Amino acid sequence: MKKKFGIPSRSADPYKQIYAVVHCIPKGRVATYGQIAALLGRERHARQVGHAMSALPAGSTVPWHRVINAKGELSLRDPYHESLQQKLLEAEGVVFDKNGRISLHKFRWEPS
DNA sequence: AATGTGACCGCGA
DNA sequence: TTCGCGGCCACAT
Repeated sequence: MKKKFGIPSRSADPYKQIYAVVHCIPKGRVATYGQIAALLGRERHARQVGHAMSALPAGSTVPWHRVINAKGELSLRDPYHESLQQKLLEAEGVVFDKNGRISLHKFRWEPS
């Protein structure tokens, strides 16, 4: 076989890993980009997670709205999506404080 | 191929 | 507490 079946991880595969982790976030809980990256062994590659979310198709089953930044705030580029994210989180019981921040101390997902 | 930007994070002032 | 800077990697042009 000329083609090696051992495809290098970079391509669409790592994104699947990210999506898998995000999909594991329980309802009513949130996780940070860095946290997800850390679960994949890429603690300093939080940005990659953000790009993965950005590349997420509209009809995806991945609960991308449960992913926030380390400050407990929404960091989306598009205000429309940001608003939608807040709405979805509130619908799951996540509470935003007056500054629009989430209490990570309470809602942070703790993987075992 | 090189450069710039990005749904970020951590630290220092 | 907030603001600024550097660092890490992937993607788009």
